[in-house]
Amino acid sequence: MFRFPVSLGGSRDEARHDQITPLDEHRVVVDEVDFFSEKRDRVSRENINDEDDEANKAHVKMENSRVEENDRSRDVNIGLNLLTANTGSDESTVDDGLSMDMEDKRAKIENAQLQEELKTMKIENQRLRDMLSQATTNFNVLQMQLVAVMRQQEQRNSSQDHLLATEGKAEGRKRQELQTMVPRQFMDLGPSSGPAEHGAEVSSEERTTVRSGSPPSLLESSNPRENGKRLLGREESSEESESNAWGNPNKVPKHNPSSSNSNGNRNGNVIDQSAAEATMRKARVSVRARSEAAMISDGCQWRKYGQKMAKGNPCPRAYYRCTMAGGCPVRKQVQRCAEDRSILMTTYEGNHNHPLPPAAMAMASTTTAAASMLLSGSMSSQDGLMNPTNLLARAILPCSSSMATISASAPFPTITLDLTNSPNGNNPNMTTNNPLMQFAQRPGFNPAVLPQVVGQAMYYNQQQSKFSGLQLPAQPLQMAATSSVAEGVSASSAAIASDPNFAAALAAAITSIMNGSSHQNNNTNSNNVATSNGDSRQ
DNA sequence: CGTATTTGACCAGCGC
DNA sequence: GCGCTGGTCAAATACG
Repeated sequence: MFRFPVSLGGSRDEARHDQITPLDEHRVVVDEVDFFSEKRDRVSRENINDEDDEANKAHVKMENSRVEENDRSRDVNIGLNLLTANTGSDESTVDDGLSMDMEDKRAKIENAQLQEELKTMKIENQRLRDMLSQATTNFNVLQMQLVAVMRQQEQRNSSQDHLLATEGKAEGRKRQELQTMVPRQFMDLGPSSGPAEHGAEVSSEERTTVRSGSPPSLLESSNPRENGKRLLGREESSEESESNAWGNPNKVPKHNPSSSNSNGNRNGNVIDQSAAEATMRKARVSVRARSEAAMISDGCQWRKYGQKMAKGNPCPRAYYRCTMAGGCPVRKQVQRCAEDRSILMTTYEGNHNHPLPPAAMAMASTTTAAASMLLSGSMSSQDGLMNPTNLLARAILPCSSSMATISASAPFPTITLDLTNSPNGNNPNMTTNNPLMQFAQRPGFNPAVLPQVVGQAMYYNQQQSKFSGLQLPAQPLQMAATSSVAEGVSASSAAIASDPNFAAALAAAITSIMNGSSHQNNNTNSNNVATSNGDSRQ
């Protein structure tokens, strides 16, 4: 379990060893963008040195051989075929020392070679994608194992608190409930999920009692707001039968039988799921990022369906609906910050009911996890968010209070990921001590990268959501905002994966989380997550 | 002409 | 009950 960083890198290396030599151990090659950047570099190098045609020829040949022999000892070769081809053609035109026949002949040969190389690269690209997903899966498994161990520890603590409760201390009893409830939220992976087997130790009756007895404010306060037939609308009424109906919690109980049956959950979880589902549905994930663009690119397609002037903000608020699939209930609001108009506030709500492109998935994992974290906190109480046993909370905690703000107040529980703060932020000590922030503060760091890091760190919860019987589609479901420069998520993932220290930074972040769990750091509780009771209506 | 955006109208919740 | 506000709809408009 604690070998996660090693395992992550190991799995990647293991998957690549058939084609990559150990020399690349310190290089992160999985990312496609990284590949392009290297290619660009090499192209410019070649342009500079293209005086020697023979040398260039040899270079092309060598690259081909690298592809065929999978020899990466000199460079990372992932698919710069087109650029390489361009380079080759440029060389041919530049070189005036050869006859036209020779040039044509050579060009044809090179063309054929490059086409073959292109094929190879495509295959290799696909393979790298598979490896990336495999690494993610391994990460999820490891993190679930971590949660399992943490939960065991928490149950020990819970039993101690339970003794206090039996002594008639109502306060201790309440704390016991919170501590059993919060980790359970993460461990409720369903009956067949191995690491979650510990969840069976808690009776389903207790679970139902705890969850149904959770503060109704989050659920009931939002229900009346969203019971309108309009919210669901004609186009969304059909989707509610197959997935989550956006904004109609009143119909949640109707989903439960199918959801519990389809997921094989016991009857005792019905109320759990309805509550969790309703809360999840209403949970909002807000991302603050600096951007001059009207809307940040997050890999999904959006259609603007409304614009309103919000009170207290001279900037209009735009309403977008996901158009990647008909009836997708996901919507987002985009608004500039009144105080600093360079800051773009993007709020996501709902779950996608369709597969997402890889770029969107990367960001979706972030908001899904954040929403799940919110869900776990809302299922307990405001205090639950501060509970050190909340792994997801601590997954965000390392980002410092300046980056993660949770508002569990009615009508919608909202978590805000603030990507706007610089190293000169409110908590310089904290941020600089945080490996995640250290990574975020690296020169050239793209703010869009951060949610991906966090998203990966919390990705397991997305799996948990699927396992726990929430009516979530088989694909990662939520959206997220990115970047101050409105770059695509693919660019973000490229940037982060191209960083040789990415694995180390991620490992450090996870290690930080794990250490925090074992030390029960109270400071992080008070410092890193800021809860607010402010009006979430903007 | 199909699609996306704009924008005024409408509705529901909430506070006074 | 009334007004304010947030959120959505849908006709009008713009755009490719």
